[in-house]
Amino acid sequence: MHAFDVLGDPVRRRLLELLTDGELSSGELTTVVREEFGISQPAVSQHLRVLRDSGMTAVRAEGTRRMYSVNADALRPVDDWLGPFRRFWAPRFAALETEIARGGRQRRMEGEHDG
Amino acid sequence: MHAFDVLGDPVRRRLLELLTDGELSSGELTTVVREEFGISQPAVSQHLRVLRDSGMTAVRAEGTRRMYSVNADALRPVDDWLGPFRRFWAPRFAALETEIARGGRQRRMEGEHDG
DNA sequence: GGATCATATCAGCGACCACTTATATAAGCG
DNA sequence: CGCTTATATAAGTGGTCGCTGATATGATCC
Repeated sequence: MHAFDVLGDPVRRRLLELLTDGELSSGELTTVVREEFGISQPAVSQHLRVLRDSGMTAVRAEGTRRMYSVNADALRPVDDWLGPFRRFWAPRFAALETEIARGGRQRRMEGEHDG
Repeated sequence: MHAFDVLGDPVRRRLLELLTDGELSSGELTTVVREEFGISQPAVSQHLRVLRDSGMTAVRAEGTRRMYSVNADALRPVDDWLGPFRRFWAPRFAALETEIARGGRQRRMEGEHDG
């Protein structure tokens, strides 16, 4: 499933939003989202599965709980796709922004693997 | 239709990509996309409709041709949604990027009613 | 004014996705 | 061990979206 399809669903977007503040268990995510969207526990679980499969979340077992965290790397392609459109928003700063983004990315990559 | 749903379709993403270089007619867009995706003219036209309806493109009539251009403002919400996740990519530069983005936006707005 | 080109709309259909209910897995606890 | 809690999976279903083929709209050209 393409990253944009994953983000196409409002429940999944909300789940990712909730995770920006840090780890949350499946149960905690479910409680919030169930209330906000009026859907069942399995429905939420299935959304979490999509997020896992697409690499947008990482999961850690803690006893019987599953602690979810966001893996923002999987959102990169989305951000990258938007790149060419940024010049329409703030033409004068586009180049500088790109420069900075690229610099940040290179730094991370240097630490991870060859680039 | 939510912006993310609009971008969820690969044909529509491609159409927007093609428009980053400037105006193109419906026919030109159709030719490219038909070949790349193997879909019919009505299919492309329907995608263009979605892009119009969502405000992501503007259209200008030139004789019998419809000249499409990108209206990147409609992509803003998508970019904004990604905001909170940027800190995961390049934590050190996030603040600066935000600063620049904000500055750019303000400058544009000032420029529109002032100088 | 009729033929033709460019584009959009209509009607109908198939595929896929998100949902539900029911159930499985598996850890914790007495 | 059984009971409960936490979470995931399975099976089935309805709605929606994107597609096609046919057709409408409307400008252009002779």
